[in-house]
Amino acid sequence: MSITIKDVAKAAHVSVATVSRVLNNKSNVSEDAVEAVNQAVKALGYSPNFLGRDLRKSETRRILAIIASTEQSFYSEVLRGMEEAAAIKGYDVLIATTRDDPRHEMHLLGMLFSRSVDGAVLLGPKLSAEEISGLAQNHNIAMCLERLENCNVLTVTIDNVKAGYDAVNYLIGKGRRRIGLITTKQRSQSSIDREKGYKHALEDNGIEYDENLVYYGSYEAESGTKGCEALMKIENKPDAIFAISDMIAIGAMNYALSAGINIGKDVLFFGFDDIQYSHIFVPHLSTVRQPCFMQGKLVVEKLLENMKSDEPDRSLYTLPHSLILRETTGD
Amino acid sequence: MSITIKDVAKAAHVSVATVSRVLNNKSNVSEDAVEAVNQAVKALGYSPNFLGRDLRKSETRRILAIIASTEQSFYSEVLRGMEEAAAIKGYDVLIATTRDDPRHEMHLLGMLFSRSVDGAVLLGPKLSAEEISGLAQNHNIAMCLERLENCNVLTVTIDNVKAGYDAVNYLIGKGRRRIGLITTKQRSQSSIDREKGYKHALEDNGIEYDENLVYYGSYEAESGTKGCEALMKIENKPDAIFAISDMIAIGAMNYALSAGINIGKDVLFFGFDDIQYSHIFVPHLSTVRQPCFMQGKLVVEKLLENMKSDEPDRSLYTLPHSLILRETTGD
DNA sequence: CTATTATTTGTTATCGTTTTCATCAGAAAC
DNA sequence: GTTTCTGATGAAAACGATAACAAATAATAG
Repeated sequence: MSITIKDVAKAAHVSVATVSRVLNNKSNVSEDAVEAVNQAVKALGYSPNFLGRDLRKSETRRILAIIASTEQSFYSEVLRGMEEAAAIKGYDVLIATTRDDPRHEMHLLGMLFSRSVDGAVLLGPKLSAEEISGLAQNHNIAMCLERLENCNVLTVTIDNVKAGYDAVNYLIGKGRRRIGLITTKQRSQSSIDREKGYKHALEDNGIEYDENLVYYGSYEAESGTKGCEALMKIENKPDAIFAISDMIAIGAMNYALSAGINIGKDVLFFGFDDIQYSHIFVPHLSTVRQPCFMQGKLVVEKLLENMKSDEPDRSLYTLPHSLILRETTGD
Repeated sequence: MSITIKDVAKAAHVSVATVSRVLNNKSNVSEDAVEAVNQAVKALGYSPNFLGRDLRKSETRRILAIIASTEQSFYSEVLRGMEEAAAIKGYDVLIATTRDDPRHEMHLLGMLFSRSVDGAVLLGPKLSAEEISGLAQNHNIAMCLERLENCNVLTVTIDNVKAGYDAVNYLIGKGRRRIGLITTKQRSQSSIDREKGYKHALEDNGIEYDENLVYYGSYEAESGTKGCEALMKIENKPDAIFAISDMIAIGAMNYALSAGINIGKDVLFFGFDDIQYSHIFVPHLSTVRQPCFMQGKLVVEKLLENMKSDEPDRSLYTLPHSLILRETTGD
């Protein structure tokens, strides 16, 4: 049916071994043979069947990035970092989406178990810490952007507690005492950590925690809008709002704008992620930026190292974040 | 090293053939055997090596979606459609990014040539029509969202000429005669087609085309801002602006807002794509919505059909778009 | 009770590569 | 002129699964 290495061998009047050698540019092969094989390859339009190759070598030089969906444009930079690190070592990065379904996430990990890829990076996993811990014992798995409590897996992320702390602390430094928090009901570790940072910052500044100032919604912008409305209708209104994502913050600001609130003066806003829109949307949003590219790059570097080693590194790497100050904090 | 079907066979006291049969739940196998094999599989933690299986079956049941980058959140729905259609037939969808580099796009297509995937869908290819046409002769390739002139490939897209026409025609229906166009220097077929629609609409309504009303920029929002500024500074200002993407439109509106222009009254705005932000950003943007999910679904359905058939369908399928009317056109 | 069919099994070839090993020619060494 | 080394080659054995075929057993028919 389709052209195989045998056909090339026949056409070039050499053995399949020689063809293989030429294709993998090994040293021990004569000029003539190289010439003949290359000619035959071109003439026949041959391209090697990687299933055969990969089976024999038992490696695919591919790694799989598992994400919830491509919707969060925010993953884009992380993936670029992953691709860069991979390319340097001659690996490709494939992406697959879980659609927020842990069973489908497991199905995708099947590509790893069945050796269709050499390693996998989970960006915001839906599986439990136990499950992932277990799987990571025997397979090349890493996590990025999200850490999981009690999960013995190579992880690259930022310190979300500190990031939340820094953002809220900055608002306090601006003289604010009534700081609202808009977060999500669905608990990812990062949202938990950011909330923790929020509380610590209040504590360290002698501000009492007020549960009325916390709104639990979803990741949608609309949820931010609702959250802001709710917070603005309580007795002792907030004078600043920290949202655990830019999307939520932008939604929140939409309410504020429609309610005639002077953003950056009456109420300060702080977001998280520094998505593209956060510097397009007016007023420009102050936010926490995480080193997306670097996280992606590092996690793949470490993962590839692990694949060579028989003493896999299961550490947690924490990269530094930074505060981006714009109009919504009056900067 | 790792556990193979032989180990399972030994543990279950059956032959490898029986194990294979159980794994693929074939009919001709006894209860006892099924039981024994399943037990052995669980006990050993076996998972089959798909490289072996795929090699033998010469199919992977995977298709590759090749996109420029995951940045355009806009692809997300298309991919969901692709995944749905694929899942129905027992296929997985993998995603890979070209980083706008035609050579890398070719490298990724290598996964198809080397039989690591069974088919590929190009979403906004960087390769030329000739190249793709050639490759599509011998391989399962399809295109989605973008068509290519003189390209003999299965394609699913919308009628971008008509879409541009409809948008501009709507603006004209609102009494506008000076309609600006903000498009891109880098010519994708869709942008060419949308511009063509713009011109046809003017023509059909007896409005003379004025090249001063057309701004050529990039896909960035900032480019829209610049474009709007430029258009607003010409002698005979536009009373409406059609941008070939929502991102550009939002950028353009940013200028209009800062210049104190009354959007939806002084100047109408029309975008394209209906990205998530277009109904978050205030004022809400009127835009052209394309059936992303359906396009993704259809292209995979047709591609999978082609894979079975030896008379591949290389048609161009055009799905209907719709106008979403919001505040920026005074609706 | 034998003949026939149906069901369940195992043996073995096969998918397309890479790689080990043996061979063989030619060059270098003595 | 024999021996030793080198470099280039091919034959054949992997890699881990499936499938074609054959064989064995169980079930049914006569």
